[in-house]
Amino acid sequence: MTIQMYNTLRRQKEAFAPMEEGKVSMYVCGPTVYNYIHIGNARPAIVFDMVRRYFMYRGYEVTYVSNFTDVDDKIIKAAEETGEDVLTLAETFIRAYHEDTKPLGVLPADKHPRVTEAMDDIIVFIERLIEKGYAYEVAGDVYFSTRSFTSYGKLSGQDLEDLQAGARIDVDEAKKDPLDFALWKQAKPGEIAWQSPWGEGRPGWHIECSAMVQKHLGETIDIHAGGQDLAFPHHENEIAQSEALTGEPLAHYWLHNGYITVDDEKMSKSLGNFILVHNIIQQHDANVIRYYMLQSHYRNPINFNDELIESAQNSLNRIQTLVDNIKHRLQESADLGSEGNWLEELDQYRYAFVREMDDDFNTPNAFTVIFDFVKAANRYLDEAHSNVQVLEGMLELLREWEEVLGLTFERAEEVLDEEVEALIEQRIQARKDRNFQEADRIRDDLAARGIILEDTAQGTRWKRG
RNA sequence: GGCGGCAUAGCCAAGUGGUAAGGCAUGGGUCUGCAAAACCCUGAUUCCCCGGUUCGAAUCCGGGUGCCGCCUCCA
Repeated sequence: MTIQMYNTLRRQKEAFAPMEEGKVSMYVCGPTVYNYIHIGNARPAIVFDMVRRYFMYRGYEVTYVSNFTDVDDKIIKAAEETGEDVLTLAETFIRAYHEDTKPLGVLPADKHPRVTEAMDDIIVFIERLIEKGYAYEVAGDVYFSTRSFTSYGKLSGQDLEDLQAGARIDVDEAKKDPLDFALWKQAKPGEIAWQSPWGEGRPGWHIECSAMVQKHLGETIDIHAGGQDLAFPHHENEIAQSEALTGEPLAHYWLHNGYITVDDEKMSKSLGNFILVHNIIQQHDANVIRYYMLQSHYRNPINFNDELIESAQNSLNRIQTLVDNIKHRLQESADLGSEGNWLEELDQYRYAFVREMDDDFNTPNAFTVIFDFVKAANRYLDEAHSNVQVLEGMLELLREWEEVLGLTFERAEEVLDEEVEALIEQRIQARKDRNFQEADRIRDDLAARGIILEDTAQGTRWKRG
């Protein structure tokens, strides 16, 4: 069994073959840190985290690198507006990125390189491109000579001549060809700048990734990923820079996630519909947001609104309730049931999950397997007796899936205060006495405090409502 | 103009040649003192439209319609 994945480079699903047996190197383009991340930034963070976790689950040793663009026009502009220092502002939002993505279940990358920490590498990279004749300097700016890289456009299927025809004419630039793009930009007076052979300036956007991939992962990596919009021009330009320099492929597999719309519209400042993760996780459980994103295939476009999140919450509840119910059964019931075929069946669900995930990380189908399992497990719980080994096997499987998907199925253990505890005891007694009026009164009282009681064959249990 | 994507039940969403998964919501039933949870039953004669290929198509081919993204350092 091999993992199949859709490779943008060849527009088809391909069997994954790592460069080094059992190892995966992955680079995911990270955010430009000039604001809190929005849900559109969260999607690649979440889906490629899932990809990473799945490789780990399948026994691969993954080296996962995701950068922060911490100096760029947008940050400079934002800093001007707030009067803050560029690097301070960037630092603020790098910290915010970690705070916002942690509840979403996104594991920290093995390395989070920053542009400002790779300046020497970037400069050397550019120097070598100039030496090899792929780049040229014009009055303090350095451009990549797009036409000198003959396979330009191979990732996005763009033809140089078509691009030429559609290209906007940049009046004020000194580029030799409209398709050339900046590797190094001369600083305007007063702007943050680094010293280089071409004077004071800062790197263009694309070169940072080429330089940081090489610095942290080497000339060629297994997987390079990012949002669909990055395929052109960002990734195309990365390929041109890196492959022009090394003559080796930058990455064997290119993965791109689909876009998110909000209420069926693109997020944009003019529409005022930017949804920041920072805010949304105050309103909804971050776990639900992640579940929502994984409920659709990572390459498909998805829409975002409150109704959809609510529906996702209900779906996730079903899985979480199963975990509650299994745990309750383990606590309250004696071990009288039989194993039946269950231990074998657990492996079948485990295998079915893997089979779906192997197919281009098909999380929607993986959830189908999970829900099939939920139904079967609930049927088992409906039986009068249960077997401890089976119940524990079920929990173990659910925990595996939690780990792979980065979701939380197991609700946090909570301790009730003594008063509530006492009321529950009183109600249990009232029911024994068949004083249902009193029992219902207590139940309503607790419900008003957000404690929902459920009477089962194995006794009364409670949950937050 | 060039490149690419999407269109499947009220909603979400798989399936890409063999006769429509799964989830949410709805309605009915079982269980329950009543609930809750759970289970059972319930829904697309049909997959945007029109042609074609095929024994057979949501799936392939041709044409059309609608929506969206990129070509503007926006994931």
